Amino acid sequence: MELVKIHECLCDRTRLRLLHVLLQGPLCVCHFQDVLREPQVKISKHLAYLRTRGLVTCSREGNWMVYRLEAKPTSVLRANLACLQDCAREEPVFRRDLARLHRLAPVIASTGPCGCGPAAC
Amino acid sequence: MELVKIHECLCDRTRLRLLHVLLQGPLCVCHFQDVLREPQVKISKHLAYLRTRGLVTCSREGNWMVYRLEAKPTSVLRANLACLQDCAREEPVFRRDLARLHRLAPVIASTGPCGCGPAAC
DNA sequence: TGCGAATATTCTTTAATAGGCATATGAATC
DNA sequence: GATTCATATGCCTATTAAAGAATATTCGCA
Repeated sequence: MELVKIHECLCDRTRLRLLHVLLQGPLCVCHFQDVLREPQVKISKHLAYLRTRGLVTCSREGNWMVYRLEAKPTSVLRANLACLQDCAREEPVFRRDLARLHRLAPVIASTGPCGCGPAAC
Repeated sequence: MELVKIHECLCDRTRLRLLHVLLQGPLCVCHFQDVLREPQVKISKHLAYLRTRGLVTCSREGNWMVYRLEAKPTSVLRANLACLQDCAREEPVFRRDLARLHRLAPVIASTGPCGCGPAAC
């Protein structure tokens, strides 16, 4: 994928936050809602955006849709995600997301990223 | 500057190219025209865009405006520019720009980045 | 002071984007 | 089969952005 295309994906705050959280591991939409504190539509649409552009994939687990980073990213994408992870350290929005994600960890650990049991995904 | 803001600057092909070329050193608008092969308005506007957001600075040298990368970039900006330089290697557009820039090198060497003499800038 | 060269700005059109609301889909459960 | 939960999509609006044409500015020089 072209470099510009990647940056088009990265030039929206919500998408940056989604990708940043996904760097920690797969997650379902409802957990994204908890972590980002943003409405379902917003999250769902941006995930769809990222999916159609090949940055993330998703799989259905019962009622839940689990999103994860593309398994075989291009080197360019990989570089940019690494850069994101690095830069995000400095900004409160991202740190807050991570804090909420970690607070959610016990739940995720017991239910899996999709609430469907620890082994399922 | 916020990470999103940086990415907003990077999500346009022309601006990516401008920054990528600037990583090689300062340059004036007319040389940018030669290197990118894009109309003056387009280049001038995008440079203004980058200037107002603090990614580049400029100084007048006679009739010429010499643009250069911000001298004291934030660590986040620095990381992203490094990433750009890295990724650009893989894409023909950027390589072509560099090729034309280097073909221009003798001119720049004899006139300076602004055509105003080698020592002036 | 008037002209030409390099660059910037204004204006307009066109296209893309995000966001929200309402609604649709799809799976699970009763 | 109806309901419910999780998620996706369609439609609408408001905002933003890019590009080009034309014009303005700023400087150097005759």
